[in-house]
Amino acid sequence: MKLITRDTDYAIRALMYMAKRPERVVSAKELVDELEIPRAFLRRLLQVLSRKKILRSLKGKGGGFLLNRPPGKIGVADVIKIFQGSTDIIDCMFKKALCPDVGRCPLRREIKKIEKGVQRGLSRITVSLLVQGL
Amino acid sequence: MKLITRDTDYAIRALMYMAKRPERVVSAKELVDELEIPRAFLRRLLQVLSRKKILRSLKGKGGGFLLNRPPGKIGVADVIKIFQGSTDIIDCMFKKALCPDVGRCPLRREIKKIEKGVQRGLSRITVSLLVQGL
DNA sequence: CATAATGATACCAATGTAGTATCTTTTAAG
DNA sequence: CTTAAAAGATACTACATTGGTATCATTATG
Repeated sequence: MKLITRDTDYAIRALMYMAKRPERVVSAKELVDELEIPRAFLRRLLQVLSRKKILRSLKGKGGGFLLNRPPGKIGVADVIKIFQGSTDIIDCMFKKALCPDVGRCPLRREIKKIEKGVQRGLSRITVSLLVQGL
Repeated sequence: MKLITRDTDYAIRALMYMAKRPERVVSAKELVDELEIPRAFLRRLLQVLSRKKILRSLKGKGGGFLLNRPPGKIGVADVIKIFQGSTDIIDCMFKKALCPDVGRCPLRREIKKIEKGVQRGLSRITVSLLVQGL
């Protein structure tokens, strides 16, 4: 079971790095050097973050990336959703006769409770919390 | 993110079925018919549960499976561990320079808290809880 | 105009998930 | 004592996801 994938993990570290240097344009190259993430991989992640408006990008020489919102408004959950689709933890696998009403599937009911806890936990983690311990 | 896979889900449903019929020998065929799980798939799951001592098996005509412990002592976490390896939610992906001390990796620290919550939640779910709402 | 940057895409390999198929061994019942 | 119904063992396939690479086009700065 994997709460966060490597995409998410790398992306968050890149965001943390940028959060520590506000207003500075940070290039992919700098991030690759500092964070030791494979170049091509990180480039793709940055492009995605940029398309999703987490980052702003500046093309051309001297270009790079900037956080597009304050780090306190960038949640780990946002990043997970971008790279992993959702923060849900379960889908019902019995569509038909056995589960006429998902609300009454006892296994699903219990797991939904756990899912709520996970989502509550995730919602508290922002990039600024990670960099400042705030 | 998938808290439980189909193996686990199917296996738990089979265990629930058996828990409702204590002391009765239940054959794979009966489970296939009642639970509408693909035959070959369920057969493999039952064999694994049997090897792992969750079930007892009786070979030969009239044979089948029985719970090997009271359903209150069979946890969903046990089944997850069997089919998915562990109930952990994260591994650190930065082994080297960046994480000299995992205890100080802020992302990991936060996620560990969430993991604890998940594991606490899972530890409360047993097969008997699922069948009786007990 | 050269160069350093991002944007867009397409691709590949390894792994995990879901499911199938086949043959062997055991045992109860006729 | 034979047969048939069961489990045991094991090998295989198809597909999706994950982790990662490579290439070419576009844009901006000096």
